[in-house]
Amino acid sequence: MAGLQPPRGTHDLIADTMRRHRHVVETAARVTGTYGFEEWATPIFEDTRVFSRTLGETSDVVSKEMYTFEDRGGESITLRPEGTAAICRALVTNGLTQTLPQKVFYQGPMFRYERPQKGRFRQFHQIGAELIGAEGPLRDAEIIAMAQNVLEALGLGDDVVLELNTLGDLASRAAWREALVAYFRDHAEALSEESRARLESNPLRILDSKSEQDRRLLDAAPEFGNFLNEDSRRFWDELRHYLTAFGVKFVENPRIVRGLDYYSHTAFEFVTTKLGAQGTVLAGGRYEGLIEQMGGPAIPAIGWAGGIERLALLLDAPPELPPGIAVVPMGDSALLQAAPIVQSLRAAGFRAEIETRGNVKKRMERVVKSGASHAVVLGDDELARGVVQLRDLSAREQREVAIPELVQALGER
RNA sequence: GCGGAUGUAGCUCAGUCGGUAGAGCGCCGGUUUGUGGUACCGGUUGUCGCGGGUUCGAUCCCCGUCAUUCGCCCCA
Repeated sequence: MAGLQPPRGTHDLIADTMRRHRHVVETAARVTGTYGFEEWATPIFEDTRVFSRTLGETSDVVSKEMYTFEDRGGESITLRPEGTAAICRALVTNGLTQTLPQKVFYQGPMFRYERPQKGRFRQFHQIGAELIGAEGPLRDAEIIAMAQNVLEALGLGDDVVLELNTLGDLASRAAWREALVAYFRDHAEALSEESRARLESNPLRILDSKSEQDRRLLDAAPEFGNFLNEDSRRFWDELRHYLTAFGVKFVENPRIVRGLDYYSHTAFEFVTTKLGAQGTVLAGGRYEGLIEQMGGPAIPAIGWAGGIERLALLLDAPPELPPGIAVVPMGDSALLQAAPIVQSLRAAGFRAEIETRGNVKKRMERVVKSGASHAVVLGDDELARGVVQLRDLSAREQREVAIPELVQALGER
């Protein structure tokens, strides 16, 4: 089996890595629970149309990053590249469009065929939340506050900054887009090669360009603020007021543009400078047409997703395991006696293990290294008298305890 | 998909101006199978990422490939 490796961009989650991962998930589930959210799990693969229709044919995710294959029945199947579209599909499939709002938390693997880097993988994991049936900007602000709470609960409140933008409604954005394309067309020779290609596929992306020459053009480009219609402007103003009411600090960043087509109005990212080029740790926005595209009614929604690997990388120390109890039998007859003793400890809810290898000194060394809080030492003398030595490993104190009283004695510590 | 760097024991790394490898840590055992992480003694570990080429001979040079990593694109 030598030489076998996990596929490129995938990784095993083991021991403290898994503990970090689970800590992120459990924290997010707990915090979103305080907002009334409940976890859903949808399949990790879906009919390809769930994604291709909704994310935008020209988005990078759809055009070059999807794991798509034909199954044995000839259906086109795609490993989910993100969670929102699948949650909306599930909402419609399960007839939940009549019982709104739905407050959904989800977590699990996502798949994108990308070049891996630190904090970027082909199979990665996300936590996410969707509030489906979000009547107005109050809800957007609340859901962003919830994201902020999750990050704070993970101890990352000081590591991230919330960047906020509005994409306006469809009419505003269409008008602006038209003006923008016209402007860039006039200056096409001055654009970078990449941005010239984006002019056709995804012109809003040019705003995000890191190229010097593009930046110079951007100063004189049509500003979105001038294209916001009255409804969009009001939404944007109210959003910012509500965010302040929820105690959320933010920085306005007009260059935040979502890569996926379904967003409108609110767009936001929590970013960090600690992960190199992968600075976005959690991001989301409002979407108003997606559920209709899935065959349901037009229902506005707001949601976000966070990268578990990226969040886990930012945690300073992995959460620790609770200390256990080590049962250390000495001699063969003690080994037999150790079985019912260790079982009684487990039945009482303790993490308990039998340590049998090596001489007594080695056993004790291993027990201490394992992080156990107590050792239960069983020798022939004691067993003959129905007692064990209960040793508190941090206090280095030992006392004799009758076997039936062991669980109670440990409970007292 | 594009460009750069890296790849030697479980981990961190050294090394050979080309003669098939080493140190620390870890791990295992011992120092009277009845007691503690720091002591002492001993031991273990490698297709030197993989494939091919040059060479009497390659871990070292060349090519390819895979993986990791940094940046671009894009994104969580």
